[in-house]
Amino acid sequence: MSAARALELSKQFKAIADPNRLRLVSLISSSDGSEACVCDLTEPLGLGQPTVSHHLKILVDAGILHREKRGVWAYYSLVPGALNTLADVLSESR
Amino acid sequence: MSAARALELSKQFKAIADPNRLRLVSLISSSDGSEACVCDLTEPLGLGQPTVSHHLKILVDAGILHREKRGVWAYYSLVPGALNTLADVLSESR
DNA sequence: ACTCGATATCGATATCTATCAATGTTTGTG
DNA sequence: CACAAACATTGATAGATATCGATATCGAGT
Repeated sequence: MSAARALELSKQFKAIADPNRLRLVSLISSSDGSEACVCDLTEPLGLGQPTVSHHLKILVDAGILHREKRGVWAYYSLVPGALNTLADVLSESR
Repeated sequence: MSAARALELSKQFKAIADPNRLRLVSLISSSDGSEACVCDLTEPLGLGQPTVSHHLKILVDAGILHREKRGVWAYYSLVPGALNTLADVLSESR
C-alpha cells in the first residue's frame, strides 16, 4: 500500500474511530428513512449540540455522511458505498 | 449501538486509523509467511525502530496483530478474523 | 422587519498522539 | 562472562483532538 493511499484511507478511518461518531453512524443508519437531524442525535449521545455538529462535520468532510439542509433542519444520511470501501480494505488484508 | 460497544470498537478502529499502521498491516499481510519482524518494517516506512515498535504495540494491544518472539527477532502476524470483525461492523451499517 | 428555533462556527482548554533520542532488556555468540 | 544485535521502554516535545460556552447564521412564522 502506497503512503498516499494509506494517508487517504486513514482520514476515513480516523473519522469513524471515535465512539461518539460510531454511534452517530449507527443511529443515522437505523433511523427512519436512514436519515436524522442534529436535534435527534444530541439526546441519545448525551453531548451538547455544538459537539454533535462538530462530529457530524468530520464525518461529512471524510465523505462518510451526506448533509442536506431542508428548512431549518439539517438531515444527515450515509453516503452510499462509503463504508463498503473501508470494509473491503479490511477484508483484503485477512 | 451501546456506548460500551462503541468504545470497544473505536479502540480497534483507532489502532488502524493511522497511515503508518495501515501500511504495517498491509506489509505484514503481504509478507512471506504472512509475518514480518521489526527490522523488515522500518525501511519501507521510513521511520525509526522505536517508532515502528510503538505502532506495532498499539496494533497488538488492540488485538489486531500477534507477536511471537523467536530468538532475537519478534515476528508480527495478523490475528485471524480481527479485521473481519471490523469489516462486518462497517458492512452492517450500509 | 422582528423573533425564535435549529444549526454552525469560534475560542479556549485539557487530553491524547506521533515521533525521536537515549537507554534498558533480552538473546545469541565468541 | 563480555559483546553485539534486535527489540522494547522511557522522557520529552510538537501537533492533533474532544469538549464546552459563547456567538453567529439561517430559515420560518407572525
